[in-house]
Amino acid sequence: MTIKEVCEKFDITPDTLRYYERVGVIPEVHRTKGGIRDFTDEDVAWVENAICMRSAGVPVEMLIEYVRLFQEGDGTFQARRDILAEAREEIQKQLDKYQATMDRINYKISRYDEAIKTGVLVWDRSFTEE
Amino acid sequence: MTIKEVCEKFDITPDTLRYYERVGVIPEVHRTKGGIRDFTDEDVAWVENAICMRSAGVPVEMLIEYVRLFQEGDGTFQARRDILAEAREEIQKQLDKYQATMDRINYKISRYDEAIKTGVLVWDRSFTEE
DNA sequence: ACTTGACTTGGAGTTAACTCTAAGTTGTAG
DNA sequence: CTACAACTTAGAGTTAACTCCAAGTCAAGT
Repeated sequence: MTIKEVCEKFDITPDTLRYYERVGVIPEVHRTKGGIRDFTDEDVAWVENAICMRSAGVPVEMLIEYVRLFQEGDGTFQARRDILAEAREEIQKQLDKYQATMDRINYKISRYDEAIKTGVLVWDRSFTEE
Repeated sequence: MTIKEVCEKFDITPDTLRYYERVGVIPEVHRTKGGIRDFTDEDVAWVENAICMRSAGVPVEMLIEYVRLFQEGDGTFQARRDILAEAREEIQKQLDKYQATMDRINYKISRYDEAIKTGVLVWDRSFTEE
């Protein structure tokens, strides 16, 4: 699979993919004799994983460490698990924040819908105004 | 309320608060005769709102626009609602991504827990390895 | 063999959102 | 009245994660 195909599959740019490989967010990608990237299914799985993790804000630094441990071999299961658990903690915190913000926005939108009908904006929660 | 107290309340730095005021993420804060910030309840409510929105990734640019509309007056209810709806869209998308990543991480952790017991790491989903 | 377009690299540039610095002012305790 | 900590501003610097650029190489079509 060419870099272009992988990029289209995941809607990212070649620059981002090369960057991921360069810094080690994904392991080195398979190449043709000419030196051009030719992604195997495993390479693609790594890309998919990286994109999923990054989309939830898992830092590049953390992914690099995970790949490093993976390449170190089977003695690193616990260390890899620990990294994942750490990432999970952060993601759960973020999920909670997103949910809280969602609640706040939904409330505000309902107030604005009311205001658009009545001409008067009213908050009946603790916050004075916004 | 002093800048220090507000910072402690929300666990942020004075620099961030001053930055928020400077660029317009919150409206201008009330001052003492000497020119020192003295946050009213309303000022604090704005800070709380800004921090909540930012914690869910709502861009500073969007908050600035919202404050601008707020200051323009009651003719901007619809425009403000539209901004909130746009933010809600983004937050929902992010929530979905976070949830998907959460699912993936939970799966991986369960595989690692198994591997730590058995000594063998096995994936039974589509992805080849990671 | 030649053109053309996609690929390669190393390294520089960009962006959003802070974060820090320097130089000066305010306000409280002694 | 004098320290001195905490405040103020304008503006420069930092960070993470890309994103772009220049100069060169590879591969498919004629």
